[in-house]
Amino acid sequence: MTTSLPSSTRDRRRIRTRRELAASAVRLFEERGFAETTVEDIAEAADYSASTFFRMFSRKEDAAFHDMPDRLVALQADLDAAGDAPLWPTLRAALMAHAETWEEDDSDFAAARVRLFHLEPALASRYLEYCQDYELWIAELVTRRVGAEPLAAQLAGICIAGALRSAFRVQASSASAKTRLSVVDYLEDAFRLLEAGPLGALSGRR
Amino acid sequence: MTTSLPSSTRDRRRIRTRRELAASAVRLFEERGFAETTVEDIAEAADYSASTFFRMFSRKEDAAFHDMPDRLVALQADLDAAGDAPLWPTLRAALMAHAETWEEDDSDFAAARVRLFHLEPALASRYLEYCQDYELWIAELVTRRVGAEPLAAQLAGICIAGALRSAFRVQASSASAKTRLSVVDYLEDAFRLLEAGPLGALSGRR
DNA sequence: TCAAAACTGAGAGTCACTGTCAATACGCAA
DNA sequence: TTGCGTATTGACAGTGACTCTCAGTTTTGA
Repeated sequence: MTTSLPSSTRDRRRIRTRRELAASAVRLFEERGFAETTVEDIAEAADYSASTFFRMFSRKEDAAFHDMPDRLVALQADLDAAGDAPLWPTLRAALMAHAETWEEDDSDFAAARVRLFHLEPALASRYLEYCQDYELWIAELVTRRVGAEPLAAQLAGICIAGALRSAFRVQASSASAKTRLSVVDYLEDAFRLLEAGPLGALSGRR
Repeated sequence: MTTSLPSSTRDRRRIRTRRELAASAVRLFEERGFAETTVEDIAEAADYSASTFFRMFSRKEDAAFHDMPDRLVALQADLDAAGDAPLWPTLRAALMAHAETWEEDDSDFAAARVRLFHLEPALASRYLEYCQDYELWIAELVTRRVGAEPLAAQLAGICIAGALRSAFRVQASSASAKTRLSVVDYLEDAFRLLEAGPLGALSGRR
């Protein structure tokens, strides 16, 4: 997974501010709920003003998604690096690697976020928008690389991004820590199901 | 497609109010944009107060989706009516019939809505939430009817609802009226692609 | 026809979000 | 190091979505 280092002091400062606000937001959202947390609260808890919050994020929900735009950029870079290799294996591998990076760094923070994405309606809604970005990105990729028809490309994008989404969704809802697997394990299964045809489940076959 | 008739005068009155507000909202959203239309404007244009608007819809965006909850209920009724017939053919037919009802009644209103769902970010976001309701409904159905594993059921829900969504998406983006097909045609193609395996597009096969 | 229940509009209040402005901090050249 | 131009910050005011409450009216069921 490629990550570009921020250049100037100002850029680094900006990243740090975003991360601090994000941490403060996720913590407060978990403690007292999304609606019960004001932007003022978030900003103050991280020693910033509300003005600064809105300079960093365009909406209150976005604080919980501070690294999402970067993640898609990193994914694009990985795909570019693979050059002209067959598309599906490349994409599959890139998405697996991408899912692995979710839990690295601060795994508590990551887990809290996934919980929130599935529990807080306002965050769930924003989450779906980001998932749509993945769908459209994949559709565009498929169009460009193999010249698929619009409908086929869109559907492929939805299904592949859907594999990722279903993996996170099932992991978030598997309550007991004993049966709980890593997202990567679920994703591997999801990709296998997709390759075998996702309608297989409907005819009762395993 | 089964539609239950509202019983009391109050229920019918309520439906009428909702429809009037919805029509007024969609018209204004198209004329001057979502952000440039206030709830006050919508209510006044339909001769109601803002209070009444919020009694009918919990959010400003919801006015453009006034019949969505009913649509899912109707779909459920269709599925129930089919009894124990094989799941996929039944579901497929029900969704095709469901898509057909989209354009009936007022086709201008329907077309305007689809345009808005794809152009206005706030409405696009809400639209995705409703699509997720379809995903979850299908997943639940698959679980109950064929006892699929959670991951397989979720993925099937996402892919099948995704076929519907991709059909609407592609139809909305096909600019010229000449090449533009009905949603039903696109949906038929999407289901075919799903049955053949949605990853087919990635290996360049047609 | 009457009482209970639901519906309605009005008004006040909170908070997300936008835009502006002056003060400050920083990056860079001399 | 000093000074200049630029970016960043917080304070402030304003709009509009949304919530809640209350009083007046309409509808429902007996």
